[in-house]
Amino acid sequence: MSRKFYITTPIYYVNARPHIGHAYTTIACDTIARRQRMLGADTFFLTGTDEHGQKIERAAQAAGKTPQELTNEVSAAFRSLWDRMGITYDDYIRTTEDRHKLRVQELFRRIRNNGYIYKGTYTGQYCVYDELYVDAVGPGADCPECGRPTETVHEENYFFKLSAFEDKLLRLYTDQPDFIRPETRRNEVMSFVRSGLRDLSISRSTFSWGILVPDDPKHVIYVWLDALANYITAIGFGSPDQADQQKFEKYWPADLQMIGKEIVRFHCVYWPAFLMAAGLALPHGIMAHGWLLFEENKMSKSRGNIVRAETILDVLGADALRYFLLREIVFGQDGSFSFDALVQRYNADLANGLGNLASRTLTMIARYFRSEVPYPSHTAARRPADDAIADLSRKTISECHTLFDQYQFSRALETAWGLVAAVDKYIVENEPWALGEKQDEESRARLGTVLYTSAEALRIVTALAHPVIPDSTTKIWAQLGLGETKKFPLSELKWGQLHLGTKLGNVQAVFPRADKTAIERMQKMEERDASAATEAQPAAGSASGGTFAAQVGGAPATSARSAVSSSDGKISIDDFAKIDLRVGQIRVAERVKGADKLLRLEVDIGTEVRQVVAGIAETYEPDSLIGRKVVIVANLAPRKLRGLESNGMIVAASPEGGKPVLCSFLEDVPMGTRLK
RNA sequence: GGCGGCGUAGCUCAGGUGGUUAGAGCGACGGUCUCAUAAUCCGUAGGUCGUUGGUUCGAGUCCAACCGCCGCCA
Repeated sequence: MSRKFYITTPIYYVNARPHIGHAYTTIACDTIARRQRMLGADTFFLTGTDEHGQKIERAAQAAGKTPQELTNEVSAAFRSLWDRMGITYDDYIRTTEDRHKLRVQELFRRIRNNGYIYKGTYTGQYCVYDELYVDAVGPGADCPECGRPTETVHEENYFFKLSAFEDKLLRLYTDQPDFIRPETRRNEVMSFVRSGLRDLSISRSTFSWGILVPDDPKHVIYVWLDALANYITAIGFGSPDQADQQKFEKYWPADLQMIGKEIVRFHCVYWPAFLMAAGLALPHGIMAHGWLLFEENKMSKSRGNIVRAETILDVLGADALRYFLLREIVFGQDGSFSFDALVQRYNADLANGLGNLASRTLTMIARYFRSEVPYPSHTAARRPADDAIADLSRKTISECHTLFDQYQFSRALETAWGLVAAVDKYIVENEPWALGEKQDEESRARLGTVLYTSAEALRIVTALAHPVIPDSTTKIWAQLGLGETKKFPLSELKWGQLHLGTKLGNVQAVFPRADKTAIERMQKMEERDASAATEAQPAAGSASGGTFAAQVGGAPATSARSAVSSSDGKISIDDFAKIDLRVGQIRVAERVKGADKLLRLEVDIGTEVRQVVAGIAETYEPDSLIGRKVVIVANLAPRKLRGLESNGMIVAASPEGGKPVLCSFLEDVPMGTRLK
């Protein structure tokens, strides 16, 4: 019996189409799963979609679809992206599948029978967006989480006795320090639990798009209980079928559950409590990664700065995206994505680095040894430099294993690429092309040794990198004349396994250099997609997700989305005339609750008074702004920020990394004056 | 407000339990080879290690305060 390894991604909520943020999580898990398989583990890799809840119900209604139609579409979009990216998931669970629904009900029964569920009444505010009861605020208040209006509800609900698990959870975090990683997330969770746990409402009766509570069909089960349960329902928990039960016995508990940092509480507090209440084993570890930011800002649909994975796949391929995300970002921390950095990494590390090393090494073996791996001399023609490469290879193998085991992808890759650099240097110093000119025996032996050493190091880097860049490493292995990379037993990787006389395959560039147009092409594709999306669904805001950020006046982030009229970036006078810039006077200014950077302003532009939400709270005190004359973009489409409609945008200078400064006039100008 | 974290070269980051001239990669600049994907290789770039105090023979590395950024507080 081989060791098993069960790994899960979060199941993605179908309120948004997949983007590279989702891809990031999935790629990390796929890399881990591929590596575990190479290490010989009986690996099970689960992903899927989370499809219930009021938010989906309403989004479907707005789109004139049934919830099932909507979720079918979006779930399929996720699945086809994973397929296109070659994600090696073993099962794809959807929470609207019967197998899931029945087993969630079984879980509910189990917890209820164990005495951890009771019926009670809840009166208070509810945030539909977050699917959350917000106790801290009164009627009419906005959600402290997302700033959207809350609704007052009176509900008879089922409650989960979360309060009973306070001590057990704290003991868990203490006894098993690796249960939550990285440590900063663990600290947060511990302080949260220490501050006391209240019982959790785990049913809803105000909407119906969910799983019915067993024996009480007026209620549906809380979406988080529903969603979290996927990790066990997918592998057979609660199924009457014998084979399913065996599967569950075999794979549960999960070895690693990967999540994003925004859902830490659900996975590190509620989830283990649910499992304890049901008498089930707990996962070995939960790892929370950071957010993928787009040029400094959180990527989210409402900000209009989403980058689709497809764009990158089309231009550079899946391996480029995989390598970039895992090499560039310190796993666990937030990371920044930009097309610039992507192409930079691709060219430097993949094209110039690994790709070029493969190319030069293999080409020379083809030329000087008729495509057969030469014999490395152990005698007269051997030099210390050859052994140095062998030693470094051994060291690289062991360090890479350690770092990958700790999910330190960026450092693991950095280490592996250190070997690439060393071999490049070794080749230059030993000048195989010069040796190839000579026919004497000594030179011949030397040449064989140098090329063997290079090819063998190349093989080792390729094997180590395979879980990260599976497509290209498979090609390189084929060119090296080796078998299936993914079946190579990684734990047995060592120096000297490349056999004398191995016949090379056809040598071909694996990572063609990306030229300057690559960035442009990707940006154009994103723009086209953005405008298509806008036309298709003008009211996309309703169910959009994510954190609103401070933008002066709430304009969409400057990003790949900003439209450019002509190819050289210049606009005509007519284009400029479309922008209605006017002088206005601030009448009212106040802070927006729950937002550090936003002010709500009422601006008099002569003909009317506009409400504008502006991200200038860091620079200006509200009172200091009253009566001040400012420039406003008067014909900007209205946009909601923190639940407040913003009608226009205040013009400000926004220095890179600095705080915005309002545009103003030295002379007095009447309100309503147009700028042109 | 409470708790926690971060602030090191243009950029992204390393720098266990304090100890020689503070490191790497990328970018930039200059040079080199020619097997290779105008790739490789070599050299250069001198950053008050957020600020100010303190502990110490000696502090990015410990302590305090402050400034800035961020996360969690259902």
